[in-house]
Amino acid sequence: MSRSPNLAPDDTAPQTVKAQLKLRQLIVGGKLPPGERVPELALVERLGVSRTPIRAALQRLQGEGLLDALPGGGYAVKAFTDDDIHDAIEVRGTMEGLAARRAAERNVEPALLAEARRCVAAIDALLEAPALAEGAFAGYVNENARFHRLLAEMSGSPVIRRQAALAAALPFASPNAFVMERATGPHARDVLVIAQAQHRATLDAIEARQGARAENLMREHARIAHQNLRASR
Amino acid sequence: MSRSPNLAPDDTAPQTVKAQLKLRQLIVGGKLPPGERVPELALVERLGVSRTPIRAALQRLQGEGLLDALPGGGYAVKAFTDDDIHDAIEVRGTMEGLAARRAAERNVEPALLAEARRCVAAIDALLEAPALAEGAFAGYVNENARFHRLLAEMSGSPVIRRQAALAAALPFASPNAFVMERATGPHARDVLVIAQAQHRATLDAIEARQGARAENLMREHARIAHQNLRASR
DNA sequence: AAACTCGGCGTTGTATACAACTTTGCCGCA
DNA sequence: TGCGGCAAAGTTGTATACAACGCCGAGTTT
Repeated sequence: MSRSPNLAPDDTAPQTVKAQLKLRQLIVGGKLPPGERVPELALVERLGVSRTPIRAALQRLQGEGLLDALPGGGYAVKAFTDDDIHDAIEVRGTMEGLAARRAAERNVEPALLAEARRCVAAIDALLEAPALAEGAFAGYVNENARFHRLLAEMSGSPVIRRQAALAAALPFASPNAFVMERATGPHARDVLVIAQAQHRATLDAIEARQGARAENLMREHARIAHQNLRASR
Repeated sequence: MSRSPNLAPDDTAPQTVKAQLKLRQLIVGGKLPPGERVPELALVERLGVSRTPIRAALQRLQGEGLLDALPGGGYAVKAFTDDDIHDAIEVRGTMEGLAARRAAERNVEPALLAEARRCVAAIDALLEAPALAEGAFAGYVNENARFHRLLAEMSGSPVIRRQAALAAALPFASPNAFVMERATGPHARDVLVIAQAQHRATLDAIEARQGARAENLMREHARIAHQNLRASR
């Protein structure tokens, strides 16, 4: 990880990318009140780029589901209820379940499977200590993201991969949603232990060609985020 | 149906909408060879609008999955294999299955359920004759689209509705994909009879709060499109 | 007082000029 | 002959000017 594209937009990056990243930060950071219209000119001031890349960013973020198109033109920040967040997590679990089933039903490239095993082993190492070491959560977040990426890859289908990525695009629906909120607390490690058990079981199911089992495991795996959501409210 | 937005772009419609509709027609009509780059200037000539609305249309169609973003900028027409089409149908079935399950697990508004029943009754009427009347297929396509729209509505979740719409955006993954191709032939009516049985059974399952049954029915229902795909190749 | 009209303002839609980048093909050189 | 680099063409990225649309309020009329 040489740089963190989500937090520090590269100065040499195209304006449209900078605008998209900064605008997304404004939205998820709660700077722009949900439900409210976002005038392009206001963003010209705040983001320091012209309207053209801003319009592109607005359109892309609508595609991600963070903005609603208004009837008379323009966009508004989408307002999400807890039910919406719950459903978005369910949708992601459903898509990842499909990916897992398809992986189980086909011949996954041994190299891919091996990399997933290494990913799981890396998480094992992080969870070795009874009390989590400094930065262990950050490490988990990285490896967890890698696992979910590899799973989509193992489905062998670009179409499924794309749809799964779409379902995980909403920040609070992503595999790492609410993980950091639970970094502290007495049962912080236990949650990760449970998730890791599901990771391993899913790989086992895929290797054993147990499609339904792999699917249901990933569906249930996503529901950990439901618990984290409840715990964080 | 006062007008048909897909075929005849309204002259008063904004340029960006016209561009989007015409460009989509060019792509699905096979005018633009798959895999090939689509230069904006070429579209300025063919569509008669300036680059700005064309860029908006390109971006939207990428969001629909019809275009791929090229590394150096610009877009290329996406090339779909038969496997891709198969998977896109599977993805739609999965999302509609989720919608059906959620509908079964909640209290669907009686008015919605009644409308769905009327929709099924309308299809019954169309299938009454042993040999399909003129335009019966067109009628089926309309009512079928309505049924699937109502199902997404019955899920009660805007998030699920949106994701289901996304999954059905690809023309060959839509609920009506390949239906028209099978309008003729000896077993044309039988296919619709089978689909209609699944429509009815799904509503039964939703009313009886049988979530898993409703889910599996809609998954299987989508797979009719697999058969139609095979039959049309 | 209610309703209607019209003007002004804020906002988005569209076109276009210019800048930056990417690719390509050619030429010179080792 | 092969390779490196440079120039030029083609393409997209960006900014901005102008047009069109919609909304809201002031003023007028009935």
